[in-house]
Amino acid sequence: MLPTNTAERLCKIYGILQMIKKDSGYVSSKELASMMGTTDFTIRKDISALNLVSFGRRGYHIGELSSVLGKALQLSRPYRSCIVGLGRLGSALLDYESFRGDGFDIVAGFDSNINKIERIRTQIAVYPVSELDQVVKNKSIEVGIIAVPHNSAQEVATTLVKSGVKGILNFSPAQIKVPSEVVLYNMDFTSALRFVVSQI
Amino acid sequence: MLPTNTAERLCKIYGILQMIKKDSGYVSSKELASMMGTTDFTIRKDISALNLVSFGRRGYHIGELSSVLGKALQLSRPYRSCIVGLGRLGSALLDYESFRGDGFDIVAGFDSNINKIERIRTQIAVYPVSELDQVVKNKSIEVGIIAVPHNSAQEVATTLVKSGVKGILNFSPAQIKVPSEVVLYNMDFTSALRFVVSQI
DNA sequence: AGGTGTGAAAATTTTCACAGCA
DNA sequence: TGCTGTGAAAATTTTCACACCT
Repeated sequence: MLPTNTAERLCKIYGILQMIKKDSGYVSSKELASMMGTTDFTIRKDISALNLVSFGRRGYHIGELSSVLGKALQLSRPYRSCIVGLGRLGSALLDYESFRGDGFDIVAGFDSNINKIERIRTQIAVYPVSELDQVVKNKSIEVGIIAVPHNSAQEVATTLVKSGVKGILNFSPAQIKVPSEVVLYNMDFTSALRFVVSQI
Repeated sequence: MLPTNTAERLCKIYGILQMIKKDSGYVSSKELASMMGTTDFTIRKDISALNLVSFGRRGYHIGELSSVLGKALQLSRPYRSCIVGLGRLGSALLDYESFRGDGFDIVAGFDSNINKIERIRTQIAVYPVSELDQVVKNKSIEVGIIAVPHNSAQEVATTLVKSGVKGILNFSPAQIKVPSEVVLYNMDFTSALRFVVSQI
């Protein structure tokens, strides 16, 4: 499997390719590097992990690179996802434009507050969190996005895992634990802000 | 300066310490490791970078470790911050509980839409983005949080830097560029979600 | 000329084993 | 005994130089 850092950078590259797809058909490692704040040889090394055929003096063909990357990162099909916790952050995510049409099918939202569920205006089906288990199974949801307060995050994660979710994106500041076969990625805003300050 | 990974982990540790401060006075490297999903020697190595005096057989004294970490990471004083872009995400961040009382002073919000500014109900002062430069200078804001759409992110970043901000937390999917002396940390939700899927 | 691919060197990060301390 | 601190080994990641392609 790809090294973690390489996979992370390739995801970024993939995102950039989607954005510049309309532009001219080729992009060089140097251009990508400057967009991402790395060096050209890092980009080449990362991409070389994909066993791509060489392209000569014009750089990478955007369409081809994009499709190879999509395959390598398993991004070529949409993933069925759900958001748990429809507070301010959760409902912002529910309608987050970038998820839409970007290979992520947000097919359900959950909240513990029944009143909130009735009030929410969105295209996406919303359920009480008590039905989490059942809906995840029925809809074959593969990815869970956690946006609940930190004191219920672990419980939600456990339920998601039990119901068959294979990946979790955790927006709560809680340090949740999942079995090693489940992929977990933390987006802890406070830690991130602390990191910024610590590097100043 | 601390290695990047170490600094990131120390920020996490600091966050955990804040959470468990009420509990018993000591915590071991093993306990921290299990909460963070690393190993005990990684924790010890990280902490040893801080030149702490040894504590013997009970582990680290939470209060003392917390204070040493606070100093090392420069988290012992509040940082004046602002949020640019008060869409769904931005306004969620504006009232994000965890920032409050956690060493971050969100002192201003900005949006380009005057109507939105008038509608927003918050304790924090909000301004049209045209006053960004001026307000950042007047209030000596040190950290900027970007939550605008990706097509205006670079412009906002440039203004923030010109106005004297030293660190930026970027929530937009744009790959923005800043001078090397300015700290930039990207929280790109779509990249994160892609990364989760790629590791499944 | 202007780009990629890659083996080898350098640098960094993680892991380990164990001395030392209360 | 139960934990930390740390030098040294191992593993990984980044950097570099340059062959090679069109």
